This record gives sequence, C-alpha cells and structure tokens, in this order.
Amino acid sequence: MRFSRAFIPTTKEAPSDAVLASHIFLTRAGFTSQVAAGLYNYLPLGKRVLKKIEQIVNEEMNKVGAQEVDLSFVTPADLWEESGRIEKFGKELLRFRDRKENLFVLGPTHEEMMVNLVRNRVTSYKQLPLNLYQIKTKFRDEARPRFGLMRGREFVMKDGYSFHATQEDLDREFEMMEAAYKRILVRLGLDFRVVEADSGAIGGSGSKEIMVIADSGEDTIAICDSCEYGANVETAERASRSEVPQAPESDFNKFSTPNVKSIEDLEAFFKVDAYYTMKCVAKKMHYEDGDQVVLFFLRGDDDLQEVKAVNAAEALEVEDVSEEELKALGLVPGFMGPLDMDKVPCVFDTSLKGATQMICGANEKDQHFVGVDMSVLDEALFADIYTAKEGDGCPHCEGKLLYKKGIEVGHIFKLGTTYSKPLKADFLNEKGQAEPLIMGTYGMGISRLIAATIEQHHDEKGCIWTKETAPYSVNIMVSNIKDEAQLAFGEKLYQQLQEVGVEVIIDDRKERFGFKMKDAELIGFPFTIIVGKELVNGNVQVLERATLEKRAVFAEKIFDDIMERL
RNA sequence: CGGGGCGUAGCUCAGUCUGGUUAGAGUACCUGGUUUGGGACCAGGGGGUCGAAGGUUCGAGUCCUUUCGCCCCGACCA
Repeated sequence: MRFSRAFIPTTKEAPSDAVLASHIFLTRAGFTSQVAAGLYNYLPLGKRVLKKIEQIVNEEMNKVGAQEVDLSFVTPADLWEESGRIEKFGKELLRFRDRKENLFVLGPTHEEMMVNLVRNRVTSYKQLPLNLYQIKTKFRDEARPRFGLMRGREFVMKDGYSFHATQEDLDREFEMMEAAYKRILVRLGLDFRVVEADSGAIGGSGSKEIMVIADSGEDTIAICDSCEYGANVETAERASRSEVPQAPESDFNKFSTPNVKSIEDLEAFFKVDAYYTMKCVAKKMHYEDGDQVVLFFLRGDDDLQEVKAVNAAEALEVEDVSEEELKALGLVPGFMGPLDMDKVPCVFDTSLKGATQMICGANEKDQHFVGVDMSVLDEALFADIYTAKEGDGCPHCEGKLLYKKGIEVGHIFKLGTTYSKPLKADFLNEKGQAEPLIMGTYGMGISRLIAATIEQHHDEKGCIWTKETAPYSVNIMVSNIKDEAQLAFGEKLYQQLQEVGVEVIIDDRKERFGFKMKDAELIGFPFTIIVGKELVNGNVQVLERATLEKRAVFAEKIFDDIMERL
C-alpha cells in the first residue's frame, strides 16, 4: 500500500469524548470512527486488524473441528418467544416489523438461531458431536454503550455452539475449546487469565471467562499468586481461615447498645473483632412473581457478593432497599438480627454455620444480643455469599488471592439443555429414546479484542501492534521524497518485500520527517524502515515500535535483516 | 432508567454569566514561495442553518420553553 493513496486520517488531537487509551488511539490513528453511541465505522486499517483476528480465530477453530457458518442477522421474533428470551433480554433486543408486519429482532447472540438450524436435522447420536460457529456482527441495544469498541451496541463476535449426546462429551469439548481459546490469545500476544465465572440464571453446569489483564477492565478478578486459580470476583472462593481472632467470652445476653448501628460501632462498643459481629444486608430480590426483601447475614468483616446472593436466593435480580421499606416491614434497620426473624427470608453465609460467641442485632431499637450460638439456626439456609477479598487464601493452594482488572474477551459455557429443551431439539440415543441435545456455547468478542490489544499494548505515542495483529508489518518511511536516491531505494525495497508476501506500506507522502515519524508511532507498525539522510553513507535505520529503538543497518542488508525479524 | 456535563468550522476550543459591528482562534484543507531528521515558516484563500423547534426582544450563539444527540458516574450487561 502507498501511504499517499491510503485512507488513513490521523489527527494530532484526541476526540473530546474519548476516555480510554484504546478509544483515543484507534480514533487518532484512523482505525475507527464513531457514528453514534456504540456504533463505529472500521476504516481500512481497522478493517485489516479485524480480519487478522478473525483469521487467527478461524485457524484455531478449524484445528479443533469447528465448522464456520453464517446465520442471518435478522432473526424472527417467534424464536425468541419460543425460548422465552424476548422477555428476559427486554429492551436490549432491537425489534422491528417488516412490510408484512412480521416482528423481527437483530441478533444479539444466536443460540435460538443455531438450535433452530440444527433441530430436526441432527436427530441421531451418530451425528454428534457437532460444533458450529460464526463470526458476525451482533447488536445489543445496551443501556449504556461506552469506551469505544470496548462496549459497543453493534460489535463483532465469534459465537460457537456445540451439540452432544452426553455430559461427558460436552465436558471434553469444553476443555478443548478452552485450550483453543488460550491458543488464540497467546497468538494475539495478550496477557490473559481464564477465570471461573458465574453461570447465573442461564443455568448450566459451569462457565469460564477469558480475561485480558488491563487496568481499564470493567471486571474485577481474583487470581492466586501461586497457582492457576482465578475467578471473577462475582463468584470467587477463598480458603477457610486458618487463624481467627481471639473470641470474646460471654453468656447469651441482651445488651443495651444505644445508637450502635454499624459494624465499626459494634467493634468499638464491645471491643471485639468484627469477625464476631454479624452483618445484616437487606436486599430487595426480584422474582418472576414479584419482589421480596431478603436478609443476608455475614460475619462483620465480610462483604456481601450480590451475584452470589442472587444465586443463593434463587432470584432473578437484586436491588437496594430503603430504610423506609424495611421499617414498613416491621424491621429495625441497624439492629436486625437472625433470632426469631419471621418477617422475611434469611440467608446465612457458610462462615456463620455453627459460629459461637457472636454479637448480633436483637430486632429492637438499641438492643443487641451477645454470646449468640449459631447452632440453633442449623436448619436455616446457608450459602457462600461473601466477597473474596484481596489477601484471602486461595481455595486450591497455600497462595494468596490478588485482585486484577480484566477485560472479558471470551466466555465459554456449558449450557446443557437450557435451549434445546424449550426449543424441542431432540435426538435419538442408542436405545432409540428421544433426549434433548446437550449444548455448549463459546463466545469471543472480536471487536473488543482490538480494543483490549491496545489497552494492553500502547504508550504515550500511540498503538503498539503485535506481529499477528498489525495492519502492516513494515512501514518504509522515505524521509524526503524529493531525494531521488531515497525514493528509488524505498520503492525497490517496497517491491522486494511485496514479492515475498510481506505486508508492507510505503510512506511516500510529501511530508517532513517528524510528521511521518509521529504517524508511524501513532499507528504502531511493528517496524519502520527509515530511508533518509544516512542513505548516502549506505545506511538505513530500523525503528522497532515496541521498544522505540532505532538501529542502523547497511542498506544492502536491510531486506535480509527485516525478513529475519518478521 | 436515575444523577451530572456538553452541543459554535473536518478536529480541539474561546465567545453565552452581563443580548448590540460582518461569529473568532489554533489545527486541518486549497494556492504560491521558502524549507527538508522529530507534527516547519511566510503570504493569500475556501469552509458556519452557533444541534433542532418555538418564544421574549428593536435586536438572540448569548435569555425562556420544548426537544434531539453525545459523554461521564451509577443501575443494567447471554
């Protein structure tokens, strides 16, 4: 490509509404441009990067026997009715009617479409397993798109779906896909972690997220500092505590505690460690048939993890609840306790099971119980509802948990029969009995990977593309195109590299040295060969973008030199 | 969806509080000249329904009402 003919509109200034480095640099360097909230154009450079990532994904999918398909973007609303997700997705589904007034939905993900394709075509265990995928534009009318390509409404996703006769076979496929996803991320040159994730309301028996490590990530993950364990903080576990603070000693008693409401107040008032106090967090839980306030009890030094709370209470959603609402239910904010609590359901963190010497609210204003023995509540609902904290012990080894920020670029799911059942996608097993197909689903955000790559690989000058993702591997920068020797040398090298299939661009613009260097650094070509004033001495220079090191090379050796480094 | 901010040249912004020449700067773009190793310089030039609609006024970019869009925080996010 000739830079002089290329559509690469770079700018010196950042767009005023960009916050993230990836958004700023992808815009400034002319990879993408914004159209509306969450909608972006891919310019030539952006499109090239997109295709590179797609190519890597295709190669790795083919290696594991997944077959590429392309399902229609516009999907009949009927299918979404059938699966029940037209309600669940709500406004995120962009709906519209065609000229015949039929209702359609722009595909936000394609479980329904894929099951529809496969049902009645795959009808025997002999046809299984089957793994189909596509790389396609998706549309979700997000309430709040943001951060450029990171969270668009329209975005490119690789979505794959596998079909199996048995759970064991799904487990095998799931592991294989996890390995394939890891290979993709390695090839892309990204620092990532595969972590356990919440399976939530979708059900299924497990899911993992592929997180690119970056401070700008929207997810918090807890990872072990010595083993492979990692989990989204929404679901992270910890080892039970090896050391516990000195327990207070007291007989069961009611104590007057005027205005002592918070855990800090209790610690100070009773001079005990928060470990022996009981925290009560009230939440309003949403269910299909209405709302219900639920009390969640934890040790005073723990925090409620809302996603775990939703799962424990088998609710759909969680919402905060006001003091007024609590009072209306006859509860006493600041002094709520588990004993004789008959007004609303309660969930107890497992760390409270059998706990003794606890201090908790007495459900009366300015009153607490001390010396509480939790074994009286053994029949209550216990579940893990704590938030694993940084520094907690790893559940699998002796290590400690660290918090990191991650960008979720992939999510793989063991779906089971969540979709095949409602959509009646059955196959006949060896005994001739009909069973629903057992499914896995595997998503990867292709456009988000572009943003994630730059979040992890940039400096104050601009993008730093890796070898596999760069729009062009080599940029030949002719310092002064009016210098005939420089131009001729650059053109010749350009031809040579093109002939051997190197993706090369020649900066033959009538611009000054500094201007072209700034662009080269902003765009982030891995190598820029500077053909400039040193040519008269038989030298050119190679700028390596990642390190910004400039290296002199004999002009006659430059072809071999660069080929060696690609 | 709740809270906040912002819409003026392709881009970044000043001007709005306190209404009053022909609406400005930088940058980008075009022409000519000089320059050529870190986003050059000089001269000339093109480019605006001041987001939109309505209102107040002799007069509105500026005041009022409505509305649309974009960004940020939160809620939400298979």
